[in-house]
Amino acid sequence: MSIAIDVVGGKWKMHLMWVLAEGPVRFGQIRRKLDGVSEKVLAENLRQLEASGVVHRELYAEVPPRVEYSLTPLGVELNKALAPLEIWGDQNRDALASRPGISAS
Amino acid sequence: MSIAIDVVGGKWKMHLMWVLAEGPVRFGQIRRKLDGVSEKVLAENLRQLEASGVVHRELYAEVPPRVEYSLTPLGVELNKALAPLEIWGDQNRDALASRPGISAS
DNA sequence: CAGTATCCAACACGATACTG
DNA sequence: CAGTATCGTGTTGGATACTG
Repeated sequence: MSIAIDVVGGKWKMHLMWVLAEGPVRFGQIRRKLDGVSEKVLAENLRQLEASGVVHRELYAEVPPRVEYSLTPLGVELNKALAPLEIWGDQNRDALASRPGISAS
Repeated sequence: MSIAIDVVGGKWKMHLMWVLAEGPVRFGQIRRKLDGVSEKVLAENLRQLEASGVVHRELYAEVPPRVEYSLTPLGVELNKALAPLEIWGDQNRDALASRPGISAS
């Protein structure tokens, strides 16, 4: 049943889904939005989301190279399903932030 | 924003939330419902959910010892927020199961 | 029954350097 | 710009044995 956790599990993928929800984004833009993520980890996570079918990667054969990431229709649906979780977290931010292992970022 | 992932992240916690949703459950019952989980990992995950305030642990001072786990009000709310994710996973089970790193269990 | 204790393997993450 | 390669580390999860 927790297929969704396989897709958006880990430290960054859920963040990533929200960044991508705003429209096509370039690699560098994502890096700047997700403060603290390394290039390696970002690339890995994007590849996994792509492999799961929720993210689309569009490569433009230009110089300098440009790559744009966006949500697939499946990704858009996933995002809608993620919204209540986001709201729950926000509403209980204060209660949760004091708990061990939870970062209020 | 992804506070919720801190709470239900990992391989088992989301499964656990669904098992607990059905009412008070004993440790052994949970083990049998979650096929393949070790005692150590189950205990760890339950402790973490308890520390996050979504699970309540009730110890009955009997012989043999009995412990019942249930959802707190916060846990019930979390479960509601989890439902759309569950539905999304079910609806796309077939498409996702063929993807690398996703188990269709 | 409901856990702990111990040990180990796999993986995710992070830092840095390098490349088409 | 958008990555890959390499290395090192910490955390998670799994197997097994033992305890109040």
